[in-house]
Amino acid sequence: MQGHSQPLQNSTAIVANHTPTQNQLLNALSAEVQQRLFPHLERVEMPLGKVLYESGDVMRYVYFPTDCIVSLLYVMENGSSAEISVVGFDGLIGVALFMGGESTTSRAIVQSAGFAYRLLGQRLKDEFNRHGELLHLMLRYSQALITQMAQTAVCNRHHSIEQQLSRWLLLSLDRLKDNHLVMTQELIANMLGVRREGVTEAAGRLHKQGVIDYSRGHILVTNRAKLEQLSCECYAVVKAETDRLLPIQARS
Amino acid sequence: MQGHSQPLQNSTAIVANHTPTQNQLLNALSAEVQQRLFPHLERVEMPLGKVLYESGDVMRYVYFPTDCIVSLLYVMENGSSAEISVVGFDGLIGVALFMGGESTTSRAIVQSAGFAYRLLGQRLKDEFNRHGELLHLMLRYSQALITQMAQTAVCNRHHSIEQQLSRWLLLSLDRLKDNHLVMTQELIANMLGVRREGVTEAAGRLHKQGVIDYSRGHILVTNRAKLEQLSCECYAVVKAETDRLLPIQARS
DNA sequence: TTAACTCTGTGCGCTATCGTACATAGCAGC
DNA sequence: GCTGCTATGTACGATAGCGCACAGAGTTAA
Repeated sequence: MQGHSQPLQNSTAIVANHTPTQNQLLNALSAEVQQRLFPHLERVEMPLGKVLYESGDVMRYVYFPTDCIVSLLYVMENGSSAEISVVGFDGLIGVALFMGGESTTSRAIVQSAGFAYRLLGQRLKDEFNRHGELLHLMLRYSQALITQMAQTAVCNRHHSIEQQLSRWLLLSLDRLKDNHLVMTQELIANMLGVRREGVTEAAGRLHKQGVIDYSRGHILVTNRAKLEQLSCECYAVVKAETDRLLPIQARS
Repeated sequence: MQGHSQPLQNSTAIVANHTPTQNQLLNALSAEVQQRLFPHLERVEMPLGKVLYESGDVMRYVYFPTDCIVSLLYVMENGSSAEISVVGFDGLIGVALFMGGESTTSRAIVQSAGFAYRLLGQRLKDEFNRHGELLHLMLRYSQALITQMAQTAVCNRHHSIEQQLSRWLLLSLDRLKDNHLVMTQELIANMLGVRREGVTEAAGRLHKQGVIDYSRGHILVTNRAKLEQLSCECYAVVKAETDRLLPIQARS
């Protein structure tokens, strides 16, 4: 294989007629909205490896790629990582801006060099902020849900069944009134996407460590603090982000 | 462990003063919006195992749980599954309704029995539909992104490195102009959250099967059709859903 | 040309998880 | 109390992926 010394040089031919409509989302807008929005777009270069934002950063811009690819990457505490999503000319980077969360728990990094148009986040928000309270609440919740999904993906990749079971128990507990769950190991296995036997073993270990009691479809968490220790970071990340996005009064 | 013969019986004590505000999202709304919305809410029982919607179903209602838990579950072609997300009194089921997609690729199933309030989807949409075209486009894109994340989670759980590499190559290819990627195996490994050696081995197998050529940071896909065969269902699912949600003209 | 560096290939022992099979234990209904 | 069903426990070989170590191949710079 040869002849790829300058793989992106063909893009120079395209530069001449670069236009925002090379991004599918921008292209899908009506002429009216395009006329209102396009004057505020700024064409920017997207070199390989450029970080658009880090986990927790408040975003200033949304980016509409034309011929680059950007990865949404989750980086764990120990440094290992997993890609959550890929964005190209078909999408945009920065949904958190109009979702209302302002930041996310992932990093956005350019995976294939090229160009994009960026738009000051405030412009986009201005476009939305006329709208109702209900909408904004729903959007913020959606972002929390997205965070949970992203973390599930990471957890599936990197953590042991015991850690995932701990995370799962905590997530369920947070949505119940007491420390008692009605749930068979078989069903938990379906949820986690693992064998039932794997759950049996992990539950046995949690029991030996004095964290849970259980019997035929009933699970009682007896030491929640320790369960949180045994869980991976995923639980805490999701909880913190959910609390940030939806700072509602404490659970009753 | 005993004394759990009727685990949910304590909820009977709560039934007396059931109110929509037991759901955090509904509770977070202003009195004004609550007054407009609450008359349309209908309290419904959520028995264990009840399926609120299947993958692809058009949703009629959004559900606001008060004391039940609902799992968003992705079911694969071979029947195995993985939970994508959990929803309780902190959230709602049916974001696709206001996202604009009407349906999702996951199943919603009651994991812990209880109650919820439901709202006819059209009511919610009426509340949103006054708003702009840009908003709706952004929301639909967000749903496509959510689909991709959910599928990443499933893929991480169930599929081999070779399948995931195939999926990843296809996702990248769709966002480029030719069949040529500039990407080291090391970086791909970071993206997939696996060892670099694992990528080397999988890439070697793809090469032996005549699907790709590669050399030091360059990958050329020579047989895309076969690559799609070798990929897991995840690629096709994401592509189909993205095309459904954002039916924009074919890539140039 | 040589040196330094980066990327890729390969081997090896280790571990978690899988697939399968079967044994036991708790609960429900007759 | 017996029967049958469902949930849980356990064992065992197979395997995918890991961590590590190092070799070779390609690329860049001196």
